Amino acid sequence: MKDKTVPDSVIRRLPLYLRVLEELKAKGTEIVSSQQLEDRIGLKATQFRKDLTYFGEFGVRGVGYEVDDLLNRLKKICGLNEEKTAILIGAGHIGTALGNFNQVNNNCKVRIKAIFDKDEDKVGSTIGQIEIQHTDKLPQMIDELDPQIGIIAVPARAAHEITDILIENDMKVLLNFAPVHLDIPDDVYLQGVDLTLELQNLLYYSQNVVE
Amino acid sequence: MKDKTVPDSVIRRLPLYLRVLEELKAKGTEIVSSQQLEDRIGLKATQFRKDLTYFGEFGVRGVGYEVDDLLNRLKKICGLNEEKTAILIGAGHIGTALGNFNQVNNNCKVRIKAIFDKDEDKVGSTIGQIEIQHTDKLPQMIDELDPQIGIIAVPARAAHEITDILIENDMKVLLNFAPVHLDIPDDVYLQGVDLTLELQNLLYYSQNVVE
DNA sequence: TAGATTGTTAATCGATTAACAATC
DNA sequence: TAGATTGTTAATCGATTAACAATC
Repeated sequence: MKDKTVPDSVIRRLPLYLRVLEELKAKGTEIVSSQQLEDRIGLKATQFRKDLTYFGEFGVRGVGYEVDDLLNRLKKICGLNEEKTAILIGAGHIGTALGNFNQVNNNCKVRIKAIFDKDEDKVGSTIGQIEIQHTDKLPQMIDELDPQIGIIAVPARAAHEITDILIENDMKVLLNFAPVHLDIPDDVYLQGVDLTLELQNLLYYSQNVVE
Repeated sequence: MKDKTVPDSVIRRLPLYLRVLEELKAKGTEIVSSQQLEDRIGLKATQFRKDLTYFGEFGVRGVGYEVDDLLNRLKKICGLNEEKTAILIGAGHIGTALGNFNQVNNNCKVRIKAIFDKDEDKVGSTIGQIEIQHTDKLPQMIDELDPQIGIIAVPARAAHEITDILIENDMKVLLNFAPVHLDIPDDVYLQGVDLTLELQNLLYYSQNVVE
């Protein structure tokens, strides 16, 4: 099931499709056409159909897509049909937000099961229901929980060290919030979310107003 | 100074270049070649040079780039040479993290000057040094502060309403953290950061491990 | 059958990368 | 001058979109 044939850009759109399909299902819509999806998603109908071709056939020509069926099949493809275990390193502002957010947001399927911080003062207190543990316990806890996903929310200077620990302990899927470029082996998937860059990017547009 | 000729992809890389140049400056490096930057940024030297061509000539052939000069000129191009005023709507988990983060992170240049929430219980309390005001005060405060950037961190269901208010009050640059697609006029620049999508995207890779 | 909408191929568009002439 | 590295053009690559045959 390892499709390196499917482009990243396609993968990133799948959760978007799922979100809209969930909405339609909630409204009781049973059949939907790619054209109807176009407006709701803000993407071309053609793109939606093209994206689906990477995974098989999902619709009925002349009719459209059965919402519930499409939803279930796409969920499975995305891995959204079952919960995956994540650990969070760093209990600062962003880490805290993510931890709380994760407890609330039930349909996300990424379940944070442990939170770590280097600060002794934070160790022992909780975010959501989860007690913060010392970073020293990382290897031990990874072994215990066997988490699929590691979320890095430590300051930039600590990010390399933490990443090394995660990789040494065989973690393969990482989400990095630290504002640094991390070098990783080929068999690890790293996704970056850089809030500082997002904010800075706005500056350009606020001085060069769009068209 | 409105260059719709410069591709979005290039703009998004500029803050990345700045970050590395700042590091080099701090280390006392005076001259740097595109080749040396390649490893530090994780992008091709050619791409760096190509990106710069949209804005002029910055280096000396056979020598390289003068770090301080390049830094200053790029900062100006990005709008990073002066502070811009932002307002934040929504004081939930993400809003709180952003607010706190913004007070700490001085070199970001996006300065949150006001925070709003609809919840009467939150109104009056503070994030960082900033007092939370009721959403009703938005039009009045926009008029007073004349902010360039609006940050939307409200729940999905409230995002459309807030966005309409911001646009009605002439705001042109928006950052949206709510997990919804927002339809906006052509003359508004909207950038989306969707943490749920980022997390969900990881699920695919955690079941289809990379190569 | 006529109308509709999919799945897929082909055309277009844009972004990245390689190559190299210009020049310090 | 020889060596180095830029700025820029041309080639490549990949992603989006248009078009249409397949088919319900």
